[in-house]
Amino acid sequence: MSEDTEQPSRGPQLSEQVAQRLSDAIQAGEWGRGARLPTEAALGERFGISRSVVREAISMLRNGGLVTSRRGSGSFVAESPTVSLRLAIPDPGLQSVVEVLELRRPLEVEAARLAAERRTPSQLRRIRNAMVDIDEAVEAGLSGVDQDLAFHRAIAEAANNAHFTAVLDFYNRFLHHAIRVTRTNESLREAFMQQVVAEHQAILDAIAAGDAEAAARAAATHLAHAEARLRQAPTDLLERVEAQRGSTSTSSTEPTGGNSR
Amino acid sequence: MSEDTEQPSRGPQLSEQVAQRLSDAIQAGEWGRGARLPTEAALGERFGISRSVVREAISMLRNGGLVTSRRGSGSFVAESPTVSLRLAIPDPGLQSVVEVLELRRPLEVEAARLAAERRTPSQLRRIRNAMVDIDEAVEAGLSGVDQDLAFHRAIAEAANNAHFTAVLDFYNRFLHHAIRVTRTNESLREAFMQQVVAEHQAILDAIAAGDAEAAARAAATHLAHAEARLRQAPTDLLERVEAQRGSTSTSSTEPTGGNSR
DNA sequence: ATTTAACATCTTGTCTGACAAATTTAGCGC
DNA sequence: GCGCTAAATTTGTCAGACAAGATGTTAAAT
Repeated sequence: MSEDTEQPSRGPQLSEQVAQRLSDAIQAGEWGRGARLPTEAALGERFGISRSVVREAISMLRNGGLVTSRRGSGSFVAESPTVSLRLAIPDPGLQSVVEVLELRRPLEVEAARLAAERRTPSQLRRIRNAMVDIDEAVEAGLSGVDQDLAFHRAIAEAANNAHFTAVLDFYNRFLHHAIRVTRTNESLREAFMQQVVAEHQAILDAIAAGDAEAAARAAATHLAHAEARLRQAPTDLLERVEAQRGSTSTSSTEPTGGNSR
Repeated sequence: MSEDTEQPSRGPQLSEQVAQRLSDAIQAGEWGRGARLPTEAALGERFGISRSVVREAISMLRNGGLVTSRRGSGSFVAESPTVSLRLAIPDPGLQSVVEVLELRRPLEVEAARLAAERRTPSQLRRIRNAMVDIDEAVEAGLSGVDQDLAFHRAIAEAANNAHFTAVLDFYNRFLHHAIRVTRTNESLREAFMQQVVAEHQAILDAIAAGDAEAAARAAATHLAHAEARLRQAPTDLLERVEAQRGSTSTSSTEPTGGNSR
């Protein structure tokens, strides 16, 4: 008789406990995919808590991609639950950037290899266009960083495996936040640009020829050189994000982020 | 003087809008890292909403890793904001698993290479122990899957780059959810086990010897063979997660058509 | 009988007010 | 200044109410 409610042991965060227990229950299959779970009131009674806490708990699960809620209808177990990878953005430093590049390199190399094997004509065209865009941007006096990223993304897309684009986008977001490249050092750019263009061309040629190993080698070379360039001039390329720490006055000037590929 | 509150345009979800605007404000640097943001009451007045909505919005940001809240103190912008990668777990099918393995392979290969270069003595010892654990588990009649994963994880750890362990763990979670390895087919295991042990031994030897290229080659071989083994006997290794759909009420849902590839 | 429209009911979203718990701040004695 | 206590502040939780949509039922119309 007294076991109507599952006693909530008081602890660090009540709503967190409830979210955990709900998550466990879903994981255990108490409610299958897409099934509607009990109303907030019912859950509140079951766990012996108020509706507020139930709502916060469900909100957590919702943000975790485990449930979805429809107003007037109810909350439902998500059709496709998700796993998530979270990456803290530390105080930007050369070390963390290098570690990420270390991981990204084999991915881009493999993407180039797969792209050489699988690229469709239209995907090949898109890679070519991206290369042209880099030239145009550079000649227009822009940094061309965005176009450079687009070039690499086009290659990843041509690998025809969505996970490559997802992971590479993920780490590009990290790099975008972690690095602030100063207005591109003109002399640096001049010196590097020819080399970068040549390396890009080599990758493109290999992919166009369908030569997987050559594409992989070209990509490996390009990325190794890019990392070397980054290591070589770190003080010019890395800048602490201290504007974030300052006051509210810093107007939203977004210094064109990027790296030196 | 009607501009005291930023008019909330009604839309899909009020709390979501507020969360978005708060996120934007933080992103724009209105409050720097670690700074305390206004009280819930103040934010409610600012946005012209009630405290409930403010709380839900902050809850979203908190679950997104953008803010942290301390009872009695306030809510603060997180010291280290995060970027997140989410991966939906689809109806398990061979295709999605193969795509993930395709991405995991170059990572594990690179991890083996780095491990050969950087492993500490204790890390090498841990890899050895993991290999012994596999044998013991198999001899004890277990599947040894967990121990196999631990072996690969030990290698990733020996690479001394936290991103490798993070990403590989991430995809292992995906695989763990997407695949249901049936009670290991004994005959299959018997046939494969010797080969697997030999391949593991090759990786370990190369890492122990500090031969990076040999380690990479051994890992590549191992993973290629593993994928081949998976392709070869997919029906034995893949199993639909249909227990999830069963229990409560499976009315009005498509009958989960066969995704045979 | 089938379709359509109005209605009642249910569920989540939001509002309001209150109290509890924990932290921060202020005050006070010394 | 330092240590202690008390008050003020702030998030966490509770309770009740209404609004906004969605669902299901009933009645009307053809």
